[in-house]
Amino acid sequence: MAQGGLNISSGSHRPNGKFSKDSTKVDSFSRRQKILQHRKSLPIASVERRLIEEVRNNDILIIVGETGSGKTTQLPQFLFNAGFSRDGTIIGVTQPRRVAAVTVAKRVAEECGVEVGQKVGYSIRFEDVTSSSTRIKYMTDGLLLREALLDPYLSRYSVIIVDEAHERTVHTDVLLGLLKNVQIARSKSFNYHLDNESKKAKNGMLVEKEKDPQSISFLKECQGKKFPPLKLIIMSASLDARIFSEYFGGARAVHIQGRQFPVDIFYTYHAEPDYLDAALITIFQIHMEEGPGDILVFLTGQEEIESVERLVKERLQKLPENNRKLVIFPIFSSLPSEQQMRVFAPIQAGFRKVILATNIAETSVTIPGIKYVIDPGFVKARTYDPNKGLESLVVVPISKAQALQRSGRAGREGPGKCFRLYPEFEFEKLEDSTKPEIKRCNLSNVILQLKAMGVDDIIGFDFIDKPSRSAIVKSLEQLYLLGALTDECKLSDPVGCQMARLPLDPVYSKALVLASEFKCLEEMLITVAMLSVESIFYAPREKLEEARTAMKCFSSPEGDHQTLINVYRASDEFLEKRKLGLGQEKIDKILRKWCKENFINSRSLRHARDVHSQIREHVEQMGLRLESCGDDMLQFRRCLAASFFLNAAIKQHEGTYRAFSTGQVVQIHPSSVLFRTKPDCIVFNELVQTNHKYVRNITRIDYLWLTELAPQYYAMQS
DNA sequence: GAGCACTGC
Repeated sequence: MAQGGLNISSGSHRPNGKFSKDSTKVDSFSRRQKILQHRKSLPIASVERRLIEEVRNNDILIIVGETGSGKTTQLPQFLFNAGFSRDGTIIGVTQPRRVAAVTVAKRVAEECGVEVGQKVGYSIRFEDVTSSSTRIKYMTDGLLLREALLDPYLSRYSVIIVDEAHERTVHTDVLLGLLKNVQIARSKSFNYHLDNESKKAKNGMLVEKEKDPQSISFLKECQGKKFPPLKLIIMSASLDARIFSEYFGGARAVHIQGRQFPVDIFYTYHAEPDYLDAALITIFQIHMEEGPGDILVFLTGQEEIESVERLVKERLQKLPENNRKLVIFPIFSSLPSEQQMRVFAPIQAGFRKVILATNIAETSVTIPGIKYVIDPGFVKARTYDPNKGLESLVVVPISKAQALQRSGRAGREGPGKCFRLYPEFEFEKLEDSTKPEIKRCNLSNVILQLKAMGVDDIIGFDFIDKPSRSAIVKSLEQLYLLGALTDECKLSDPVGCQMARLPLDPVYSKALVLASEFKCLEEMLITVAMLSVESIFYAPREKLEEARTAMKCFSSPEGDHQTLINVYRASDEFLEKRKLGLGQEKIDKILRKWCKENFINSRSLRHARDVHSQIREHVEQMGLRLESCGDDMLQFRRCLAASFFLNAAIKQHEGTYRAFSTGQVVQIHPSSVLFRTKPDCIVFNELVQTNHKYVRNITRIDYLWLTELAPQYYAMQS
């Protein structure tokens, strides 16, 4: 867990007092001493030499590092000191999450006694803190994938460390497949040159003998260029090293001890019919009977969290005054960050925190002070049905690995206890690990990226876990219908190439390409930026009415797309009037205030603005015309219809809709501005199954536009 | 009448 890096810093706490010049010096000296001491005390420190030897002797190494081993912060420094980044090459370390990349890089820069961005830097979307002198670079795995589009051999890197590989995000899985190929190609290019200098005749053999078609395509380009071999290190926190080792042809795996306090696990005797009630009882049992220490409860979503919060508060009122020293903190991703941060603030002495969390607290956020974990054993997970294009959010049992991860949250600072609200035999029945994301998501983007990197045979691509054939075929079909692929299933030029360059869902990339023809690129740019982020509107339960009124100011009778544009433009207008002469921090501050007044999630809007400026640069570079359709909303809606024709639906009796492409019966999501209007024909962006099949982000269109604008699809249908 | 978690040159 990269949070090893996060937690390390809590060990060397710096008092917030004032220092005179001298004491600052002393402080920084003693701080450096402390860092050194800390580094030496990490479990990984004692095996530095051995690890370096292993890396020298093996081009691929699997490292199983338990929580708290220090692998994420220390190994790159060991490699640097051992000379692995000679000749200006870089040691790259990938992380699945932005926060981890940033915090670990900052920590390592401090340990090295340098400014972050110099020898040690990080690069994440929207934020590149590296320079020509950067030798240890932390980054998100998705970002390295994007880099591979420009530099398929990742030629600047001498070592790439893939951290948290056990999480098996789509990005990690695709990256592993790619790195496997890059490594083969680079070592061959190297050997090719060696061979070439002695015996020139040999080079043809290498190509012919190679079985892996991807490597052949890489190798072809590789000829004439010489790359030093690439060292690959896969780091995983779980014990499934076997999977990675087998994938990399029996690669060597080493194990590094962690430093984690023991956590006692308790199970219930019987299955609990109502886990919320069981959680409630357990909270109070711990509160009344156990020693000091905060409680972390894993729940599946906002609704559960809010209802447990209410129940705890009610029950608390029935307790005697001196037993009421319990403070509740909800935390989930869509909660505004100010409210998320509350969980970290110290509370009055003698009080106990109860943190009600979604699985945001499993890996993304590390909350200090947790001694007790309550784990009902469920998670709300997204699954994807490629045939129906249907996403579902369903509550499912967690995996053993997840249960382990959750209980580990109690042992960060001292011995802890974990209460699993199910019997032990139920635990035994759980899956070992969570299904890799690549087996349960829409593959269109992955395929587009691979095609752009010259991987044409997707079904034959060497994934660590192959997605189902039907999922691949379905996505290929979608890309073909969007015009990104030719009849021969190759990336089309220019449309497919343009789409691959944009860091967006392929459907949104296509919408931009079309919008430049429809002369409404300005509007579409705002739309796809807003659609690419989490929900823009924020409606807390207690202020639902106010939030609704606020939303009305922006809402458009045409639909949600125009509504999102209205929000974006309103925020822009508000800023334009005030931002003159203000620094970025002040601008952020007044924008947050505006968001709060208008019940807008400021994190989402901020994100959308970042996406907007990034994509604008891309489309300008691509030479697309950034025009506005002005008041001609008809033009814009026609463009939406042309772009999202695969997601069109027509009204049936009783206000339900039938999706053209799959025939599914769907309903308009209650958050849509068209929820009450129920127009005859719509296009939508998302189809999600919760209690019903809901479509979200909707615009009303004319049915006839579909046959006119997407005849390749609708001529056959009608 | 309702939103798990991440992420992108």
